[in-house]
Amino acid sequence: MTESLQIQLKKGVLEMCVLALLSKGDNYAYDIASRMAEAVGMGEGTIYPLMRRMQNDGLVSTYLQESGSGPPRKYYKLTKSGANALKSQVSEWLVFETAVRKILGDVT
Amino acid sequence: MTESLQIQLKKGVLEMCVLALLSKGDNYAYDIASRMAEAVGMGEGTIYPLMRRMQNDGLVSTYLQESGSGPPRKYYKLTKSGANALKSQVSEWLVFETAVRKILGDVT
DNA sequence: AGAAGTACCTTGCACGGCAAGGTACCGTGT
DNA sequence: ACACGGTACCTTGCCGTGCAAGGTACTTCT
Repeated sequence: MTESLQIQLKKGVLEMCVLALLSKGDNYAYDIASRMAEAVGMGEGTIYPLMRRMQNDGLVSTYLQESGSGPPRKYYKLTKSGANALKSQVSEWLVFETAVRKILGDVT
Repeated sequence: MTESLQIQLKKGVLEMCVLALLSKGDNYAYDIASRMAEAVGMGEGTIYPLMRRMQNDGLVSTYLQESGSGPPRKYYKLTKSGANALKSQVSEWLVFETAVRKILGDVT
């Protein structure tokens, strides 16, 4: 039960969020970074290593597409295994969130 | 608004939880570690550096107390500034949690 | 005496987020 | 024609932190 996934949650939140965004439609790193920057204050320098890692892990695949406003965009698309990862990470997150809330208790 | 605190949240969760535990009564590291290990899978090796950091930051103070079952226990006690830190970290956490939930959206 | 449990702490590793810097392409203004 | 600002890509180097593993010391139980 005390899987390493559980332990990795703190690091895994960003990955999970990116997976969640991609589950709603293909997207490219720069736009993902902008959304995440607004939402949770993620820096742009974070996204590219993250995306590469996810690609290496087989969670996403990529394709290029012209944009007409700058260099061609590299779109990322969820793979099946990415979708599975999303599902399991979300449930891990919920467990974690619950545990934290329990610890916080009436402090909140 | 995009304070570094926001960014630090992922690292700050453990600290916040420890502060929350201490807000319910003084405690010693070994016991805190046990509770946290059960709750969120924290390792024992994590707690001691963390407690020292918190002490350096003035969030906690310490006193020794004999235990009759092993070496004397080093109890930690929340300082005023620790209580303030707890309050602000909890509100940061709630913001973060909300942001994540928003991103997850109907994926959940 | 030895083992097991409590409680303290340190060291070395690995990973990931960040700031800063760098490249290249495009449209608009002068 | 040229410079500028925006879009979009990516890399490098640093630092913090969580972890596993190892180490010390005291007490109780067998």
